[in-house]
Amino acid sequence: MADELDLYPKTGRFLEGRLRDAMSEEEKATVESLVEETAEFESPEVILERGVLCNRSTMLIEGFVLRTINSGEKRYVVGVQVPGDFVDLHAFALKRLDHNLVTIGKAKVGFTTHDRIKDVMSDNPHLARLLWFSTLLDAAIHREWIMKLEQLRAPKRVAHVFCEIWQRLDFVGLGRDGGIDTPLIQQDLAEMCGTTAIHMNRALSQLREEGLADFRRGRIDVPDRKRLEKYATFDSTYLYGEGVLGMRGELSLSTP
Amino acid sequence: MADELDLYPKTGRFLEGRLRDAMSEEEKATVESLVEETAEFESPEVILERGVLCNRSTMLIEGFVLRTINSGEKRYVVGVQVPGDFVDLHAFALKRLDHNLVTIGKAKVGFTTHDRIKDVMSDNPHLARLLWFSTLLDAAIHREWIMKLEQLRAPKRVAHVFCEIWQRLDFVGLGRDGGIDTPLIQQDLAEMCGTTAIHMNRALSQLREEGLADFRRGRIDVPDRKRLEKYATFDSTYLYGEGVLGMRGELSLSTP
DNA sequence: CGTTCCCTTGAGTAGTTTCAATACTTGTGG
DNA sequence: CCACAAGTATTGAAACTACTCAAGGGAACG
Repeated sequence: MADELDLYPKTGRFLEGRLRDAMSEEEKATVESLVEETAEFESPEVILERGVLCNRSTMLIEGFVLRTINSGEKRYVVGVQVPGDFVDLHAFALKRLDHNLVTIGKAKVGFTTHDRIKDVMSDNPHLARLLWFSTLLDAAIHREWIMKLEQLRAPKRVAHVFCEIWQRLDFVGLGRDGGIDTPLIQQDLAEMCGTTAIHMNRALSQLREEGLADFRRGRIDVPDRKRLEKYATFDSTYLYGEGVLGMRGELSLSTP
Repeated sequence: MADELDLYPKTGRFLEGRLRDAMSEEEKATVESLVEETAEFESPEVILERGVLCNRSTMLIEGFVLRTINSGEKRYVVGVQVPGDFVDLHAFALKRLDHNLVTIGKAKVGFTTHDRIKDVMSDNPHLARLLWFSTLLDAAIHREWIMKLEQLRAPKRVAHVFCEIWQRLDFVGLGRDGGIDTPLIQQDLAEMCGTTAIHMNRALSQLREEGLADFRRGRIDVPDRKRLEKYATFDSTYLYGEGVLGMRGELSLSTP
């Protein structure tokens, strides 16, 4: 993992833990070369706004990004992205997004033009398929969010969010024993779970009282991960991690 | 529209109202040729089950299909598809789906092998991009569902579902004045909106009392469409209809 | 003409929102 | 170093929304 970041400092986390092994070194180099310019953000800033025409896409290198939609004075979070995510690759085909991309906390991103992606589409169908795959991962996560919003109440919803982010950070080597560190605040969690910040606070208190998870200003400590996952009915298959759905055998070209 | 179905009986509705105009006649013919075998279903049947390895994709020709996820004895609906939708095109890149595809009512579908799609990926980058686009439409719809689950209560949720399905049926020429006809039952609507069937029934009663929409065994009558859309805070831009986000000018190759 | 599926209604309980008020934390300037 | 401000987190009480359990009504199909 450290090797990947040495070799590919800007895109070394892309699809790590998922289908990165299906990429040849040449393809990894191609992806790395796609990202020309980088930018760093402090505190909440809008990377890309809903409806704005756009001809480049963004690789998240460090930090967190939220997908948000505003409606009637309020903001709703419809997705969260972690390092290694090609956060608006779908803008290549959509041209204008239906949602906003906003950073929270410090973040570092890289940009690539759609012209360069277009070249990849023409020259390397295998890599094109992997790029497509990465956008479909987001869709799979969206579906799980829908399901969990339908199924769970606030305490389990936020517990599920914790489990998902932890697993995704694990994929890219950013996990930590006993929990995770995020730039999230309770208001963000509320907007992800479709509740008010006040109710989210009570939900978090409940998780704390029951010894499931302790959220304190972005730092999430979990005494017993398995227990939290069971509580949240978290099943990671929808994240298409290596081996989970037999993905590795399907698209893999080379073994590490 | 009728012309499209005469020329392309199995895929004439694909991307109709969205980017179908961006396809050349040759590309439309290519898509039509992708679908070799067709099948018809009566009443609820599973087209594709979560986790099952699969090497073909499904075009919905007639009828409705639900995307469902089962968890703890219950079923949750995370998406609905209408004629013209390439319902599991994403299985081409994912290989196994994270959800089930089930028909409701009568449905007719066409199948295409992933080998054939692979050829398109290599031979026609422009068409590949349109196929990609169509899977991203689903993701955009997922995001709107998340947002509406977070934002709205049961009566407005189901009103929003009505508005969306109506708009999507309009795209493919299946709208009707004063409402729509679907094979949906109240239980399905409940599973889409994350409520119980009993509560959905009360929500529907409320819409009926307020003269917003009258749901009766799949038939939905709406006295005033604009009023319903306003009530549900329905904004169709996320469906990427022609012209709405200036799509037509962006990817279009020919004008009709 | 009865079974089955679908829809409807009532009453009590649990979960969530709103409004209002109070603390804690962090960073900034005096 | 302290005081203050801004952002973040916490608590209480009343009103609303949704769920569960239980029972009954209606339409379609054989």
